[in-house]
Amino acid sequence: MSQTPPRPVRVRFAPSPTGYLHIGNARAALFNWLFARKYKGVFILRVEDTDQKRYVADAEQDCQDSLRWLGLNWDEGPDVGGSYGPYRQSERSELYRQWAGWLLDNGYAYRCNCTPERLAELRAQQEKSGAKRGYDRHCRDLDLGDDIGPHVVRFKMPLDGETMVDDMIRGPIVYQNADLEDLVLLKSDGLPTYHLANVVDDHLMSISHILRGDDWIATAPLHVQLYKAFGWEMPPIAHLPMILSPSGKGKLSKRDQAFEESGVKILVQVREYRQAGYLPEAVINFLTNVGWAFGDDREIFTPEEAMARFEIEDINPAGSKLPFEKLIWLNNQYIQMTAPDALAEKIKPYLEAAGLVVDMDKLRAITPYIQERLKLLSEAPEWLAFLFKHEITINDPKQLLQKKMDAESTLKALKASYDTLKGLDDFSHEKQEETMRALAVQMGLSAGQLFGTVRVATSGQPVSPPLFQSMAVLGKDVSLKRIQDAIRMLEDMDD
RNA sequence: GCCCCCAUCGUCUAGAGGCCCAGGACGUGGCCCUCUCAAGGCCAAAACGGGGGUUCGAAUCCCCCUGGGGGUACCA
Repeated sequence: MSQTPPRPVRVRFAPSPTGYLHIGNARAALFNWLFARKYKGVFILRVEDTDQKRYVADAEQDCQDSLRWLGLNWDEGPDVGGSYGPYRQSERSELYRQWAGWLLDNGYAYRCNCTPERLAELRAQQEKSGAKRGYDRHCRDLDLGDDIGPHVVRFKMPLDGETMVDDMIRGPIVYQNADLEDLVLLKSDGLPTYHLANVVDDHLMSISHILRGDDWIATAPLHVQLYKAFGWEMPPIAHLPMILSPSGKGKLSKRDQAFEESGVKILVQVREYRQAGYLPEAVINFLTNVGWAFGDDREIFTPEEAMARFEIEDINPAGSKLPFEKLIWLNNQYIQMTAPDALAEKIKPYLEAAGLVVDMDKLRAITPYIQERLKLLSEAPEWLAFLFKHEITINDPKQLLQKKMDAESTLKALKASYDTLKGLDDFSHEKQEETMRALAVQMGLSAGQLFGTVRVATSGQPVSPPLFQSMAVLGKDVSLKRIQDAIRMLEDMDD
């Protein structure tokens, strides 16, 4: 248990709109959000759109949609405003130019007009000769004059001494300044790199704690030095562990789209989880337990319960692969916990997407019986299409045959079922089951044999929701008609 | 190559010197239940990467090695 932070908590999630919201970024957002909510702080969405080359037009919208879907609402951001705006870096470029100028004026940075060609050549040489890589500081002490053409602004990294990054999760990390580089702060297009923008914004927006991806750890000393140069106090910082690819090769964020790995679908974008039929509550619960653990041996909990226990210091520094099989299990658990009528509403769009015309009364009636069977909402059509289609098709009459049964005995069973069911005034599943069980006994068939063939006859599938509940929803007329059709089919086959 | 981070069952994790011949969950196997498929119940197999220290005592602390990961861009 750690103490309440000394100052008002203001944390930010700062995605770059270069692609749709990535599940790894979503987890970073989640941890920030959990922390902000726990301490009654402010959760800020800041769009880091300073990379014009990789900009994707609808990425920002997708990011917002995905965060909202997950329930990670922000208090300040490009759409909702706030008193520290603007929240889109492209709208703050004048600010970065000013602060870059300040660094220049005060001797903390320098202009560099090395061409991309020279830089590429330099790199090639370094690689060939095995020398240390990175910019050779060619322009650092040059007097370039006023008219130097396209140029960047680089940070003047101290040449000796050391820089310490005090990570909340890992403790102090010490770098030798001699190993560090003079990285670019302002690009030749006048826009800042992450390094400059991030430090300027975090300070100007009064960010109290920085929670960001592990991949920033290597450039953290630059950020420390920038704060120092500006004379600003650096907020406590924590680097969140990476989400690794299940293939065991690299970080997951190198992949930008769903792929399959030994039979398991690996989803990468948050929107893919939504499409696949995961419940946002399940995804949140799942993500919370990767890199951090609820403790108490509990696997299922609400965000509020997680907040009560969440501490940055408890985050596991090791990277992890997403345990997808656990997510599927969790999703089913959440589906089971959902109130049936509410679940029916959630299922509906997936049925419609499959081209079915949904009768809500039927759907509500059957939902309680597929709840424990449904792993993903997107599987609903497989389970329920037969209820909403006028016609079902049985491709091969042999599918009607159950184990140890031939066409003749199946025909007999179907005819007897037909007569039995037809005689029922009460078509409730209880009544059906009672009489059909008696019929099975009477015919010397197992329940599995008799019910199985009726199942295929009425649903067209060997696997379906419970038979009598299904027929009750289907209605007596339709059920009987389908059995009748199956009987004809068998008779035709039997020539 | 150089710098940095990390290391408990297949996977996600609990464990902050004795409570651990290491606990939970998913997955896997078996049994039970059962109209199919599920769900549910019970049981089982399954891990402290290796080597040195420190200590009465190490999964827990230190060092080395190995392995994995990140960075090395006018991308974030």
